Amino acid sequence: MAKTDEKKFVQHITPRNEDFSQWYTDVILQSELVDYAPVRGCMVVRPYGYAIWERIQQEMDSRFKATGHQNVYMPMLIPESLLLKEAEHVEGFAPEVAWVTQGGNEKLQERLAIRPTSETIFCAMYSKWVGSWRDLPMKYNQWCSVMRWEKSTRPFLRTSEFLWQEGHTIHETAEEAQQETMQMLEVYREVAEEVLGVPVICGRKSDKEKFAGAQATYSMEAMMQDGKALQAGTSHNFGTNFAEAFNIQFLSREGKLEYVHETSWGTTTRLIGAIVMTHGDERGLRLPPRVAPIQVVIVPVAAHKGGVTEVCDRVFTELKAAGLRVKLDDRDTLSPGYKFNDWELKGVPVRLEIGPRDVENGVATVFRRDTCEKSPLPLDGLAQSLPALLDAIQAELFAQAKNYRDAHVTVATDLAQLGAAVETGFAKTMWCGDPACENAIKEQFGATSRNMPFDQTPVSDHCVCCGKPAQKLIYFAKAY
RNA sequence: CGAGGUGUAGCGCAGUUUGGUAGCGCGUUUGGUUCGGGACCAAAAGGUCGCAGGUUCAAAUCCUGUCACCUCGACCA
Repeated sequence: MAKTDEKKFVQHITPRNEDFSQWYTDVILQSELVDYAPVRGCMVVRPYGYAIWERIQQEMDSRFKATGHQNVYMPMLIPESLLLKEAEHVEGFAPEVAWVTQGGNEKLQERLAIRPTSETIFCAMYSKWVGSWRDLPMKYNQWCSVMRWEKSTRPFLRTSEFLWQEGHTIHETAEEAQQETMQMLEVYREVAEEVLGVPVICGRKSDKEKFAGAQATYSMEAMMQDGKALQAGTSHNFGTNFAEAFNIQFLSREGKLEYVHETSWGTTTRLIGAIVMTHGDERGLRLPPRVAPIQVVIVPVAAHKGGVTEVCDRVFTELKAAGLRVKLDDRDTLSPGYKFNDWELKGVPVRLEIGPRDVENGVATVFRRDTCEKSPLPLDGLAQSLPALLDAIQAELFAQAKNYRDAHVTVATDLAQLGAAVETGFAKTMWCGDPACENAIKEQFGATSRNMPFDQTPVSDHCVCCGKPAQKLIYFAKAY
């Protein structure tokens, strides 16, 4: 088992440690996940990138269904009057809403917002659909795109239009709504960690960072390889804020008119950016097997020589029948070396090289993308040995990411330590609860509070900023 | 919205200072030889130099305006 020589593969990507930002751009463009669109701030998600999104959708959607949610579709346009109903919500989103002011040749009486999020329209419908406690809960989700007129954009991380899912639910009691909020955050954590291999820290957002109009916002935060935080998913408990603004009432078991308790939760194509920046290396993407559109690629070597094509075809058929996502790279104009680099760039977890030598020995030369090691594996029984290998790769990528993350979380008990910590990763620290301290830290270090994790084991007794008695354990980091 | 940068062949760039036949690499097409880490030979196709105006015998090059995109900040998933 030999690690392949770093010098043998041809370098077209900016090294990570030289310019992480440029590395990211190089990788997503060259691996053909995405391309720039002829519209400002928008991206085109290419087939390979979209296939990853479809994998994420499948994993998410099956869990939504399993927890009793149904999919719906709401219109993309929201009348201004509807958007204005919840004061905090409007204030939060107003600066980044795109408006439709004209239809055909006629100026509209009321301008229409292109949805930045759909709370308002869900609320309008819920108020119409709910009458009795027997109608509750209503647990709906929609897959769609939304538009936010961002000042500066990066593919996947922040674009004017992006794909996402938004769940919106209404409940009879506060307890039930809180339970839903937590449940969906847990679904997100599970997909992030177990499918995408991205370790996350789950916790509650500070008031300063919470969603516009929410009573409480919870998030999962991932650390990228440059030490910056990426908010990878959010789950909100609205309490009755929106219900009161939109008059969503029901007759309770006691025959009284009451407001519903509401939640919403979302994840986006940003998760693809998280995968790239968590696992990627000098050669490009490294995709965890569970999210990889292609898990195993077969590269024939000297396909014209005796038996090679036949063996490749046979292995392809067997693996496909075994339920693996497998591809046979039979492009006949490219050299094996080119294909090796190409599939490494695209992050395919396992490559099988099959040439005359392998055919003779009854093996395939197996390349693991996570470790870049090659070793022979018997052709007989690949359908059994490969799934085990894929599981090992899945586990290895998560372990590598988690080790990296943990190694870059630093306990900080004063501002100097915090300042140093957020240069390389997350600062784990104590906070008095005063937004003034958050503002001061942002001002001085460019770092924001990420969340207050559920495990609140204290690391000191005083606020990292003002020194007053600490209330909460909290993470600070520079964020995407 | 502030600061910077870039627009020349599908992609990446040179040429602009000092105006004078539109260039290079990769890719593409065709034929052949190759194939165990980005193969080689031969031939070929491919351009209103972002757009609009101006100066000039002559503009990719100088002047004025304009548009688009990228990067970094402030705002956000």
